[in-house]
Amino acid sequence: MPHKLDESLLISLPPFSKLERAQIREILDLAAVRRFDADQSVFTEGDKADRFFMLLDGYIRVVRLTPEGEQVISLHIPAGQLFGIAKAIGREDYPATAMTAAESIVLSWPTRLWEEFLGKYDGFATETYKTVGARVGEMNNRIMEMATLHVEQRVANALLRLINQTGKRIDGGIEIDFPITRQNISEMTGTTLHTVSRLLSAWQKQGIVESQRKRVMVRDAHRLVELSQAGH
Amino acid sequence: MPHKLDESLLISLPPFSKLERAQIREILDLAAVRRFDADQSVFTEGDKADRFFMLLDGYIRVVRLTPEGEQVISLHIPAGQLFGIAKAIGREDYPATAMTAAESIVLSWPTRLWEEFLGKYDGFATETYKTVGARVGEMNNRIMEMATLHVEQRVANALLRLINQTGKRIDGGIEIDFPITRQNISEMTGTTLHTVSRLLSAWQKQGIVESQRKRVMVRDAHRLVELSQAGH
DNA sequence: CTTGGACTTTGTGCAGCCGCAAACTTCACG
DNA sequence: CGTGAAGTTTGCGGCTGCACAAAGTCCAAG
Repeated sequence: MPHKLDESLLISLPPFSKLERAQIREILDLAAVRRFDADQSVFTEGDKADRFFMLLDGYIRVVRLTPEGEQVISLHIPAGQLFGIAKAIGREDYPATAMTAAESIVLSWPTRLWEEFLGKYDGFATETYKTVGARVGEMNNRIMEMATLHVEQRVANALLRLINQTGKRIDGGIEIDFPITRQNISEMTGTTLHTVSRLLSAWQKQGIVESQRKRVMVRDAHRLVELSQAGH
Repeated sequence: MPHKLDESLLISLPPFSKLERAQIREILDLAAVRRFDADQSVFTEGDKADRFFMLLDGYIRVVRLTPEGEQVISLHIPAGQLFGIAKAIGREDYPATAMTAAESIVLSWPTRLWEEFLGKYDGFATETYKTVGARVGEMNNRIMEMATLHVEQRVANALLRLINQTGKRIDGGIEIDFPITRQNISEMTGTTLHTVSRLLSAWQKQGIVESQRKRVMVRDAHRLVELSQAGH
């Protein structure tokens, strides 16, 4: 049994922000807490959706596998958001796999509580549907990007999205604060790790980014924005 | 004021299938009916979502516009489905534009009735969230496709999806039963109309498809399936 | 310190797809 | 029946991004 969790963990997060302390206490008492190392799977595509989740700390990568075994990263989820909410889109199973991108702390509740939360807690329904809406929007943007932009622009966009979502300011720029490989970036942009490697090398020479193994830092976000829009 | 609509129009459609005749009467009496010619916009991206819709007959194309003015088709909606249900994903405005792909008949209700329908009509909530889930699934598949498949495979897939959704058996094969241009297909697959034209020509020579202006018919769906999967 | 595995870099050649352009066909409309 | 607009076909050249391959670098574990 884990330690008792403090109410302040949830009170500032949108799906719970309108609730009383006592209600948050109830919710926390029903939650299971679990810590994951990086690169563990939280749930797997096709599994029966028997729980839903809240990411307290860390990062989640939502991935799908093609029939040929290639991975496609469809989404990154930052701390403070619900995920695995299959019930919100009328599904009985998880439509994708959730992996931790870094060490993470995850709360979860049995799915049977979903309806209860929706009915009982003010603002929970609205906020979770907003989350769904935001994700739909992101997916839509991904589709547009892949349909109309070139590889270089897509990679630039992916980096910009990552530093917006999860960027950490450091001395000479902004760093993506979880481990990310060229392979990962290629899975986000629908290209090969080779091409990503070449692009990052080229950008590094121009002083736009700086990267080591599993680390990427953006020195000149402005230039990157230009690259991401450049008329083909 | 339009004619009175018959209850049988809705009774077999999922979101309403669990309702009494009298309830369907209520719903119909609140609805506005409208006929659209092909290629009319029903609502536009960014507009305040003041109504939600049910497509009684015809086809809807959901499109988005890039900053450069290129269109991307993100979804086709067949008759019998709700659309423009921004509220279901917590949005106040429409995230995309809906165009008619063929002559269509559309019911609509003011958005303020959305909450009422959800609460009052059994099964309405569940079914609409399933619709959302199905659309999310489709979008996800699109992303996977664009990330991993080649143009030829994507076009094959797009045709297969179209004949599955909207195929009409005719003498020597299955025909897409609304007008569709190479341009449209290119907007669905993220390529150019030239490439689509070339592919269709090649397939026509092999007897896989047959197409005229704004019409496509698939003669040999099996071969198309092979093409859509062929390990590059 | 050594070894193996994971990750990254770089090079080379090829082809798939796009851009551009021009001609052709079909259809709607007057 | 003529005219124009919309949709389609086709050719050609070029470049981007992929496949394949090999070697280099970093890191963890023994």
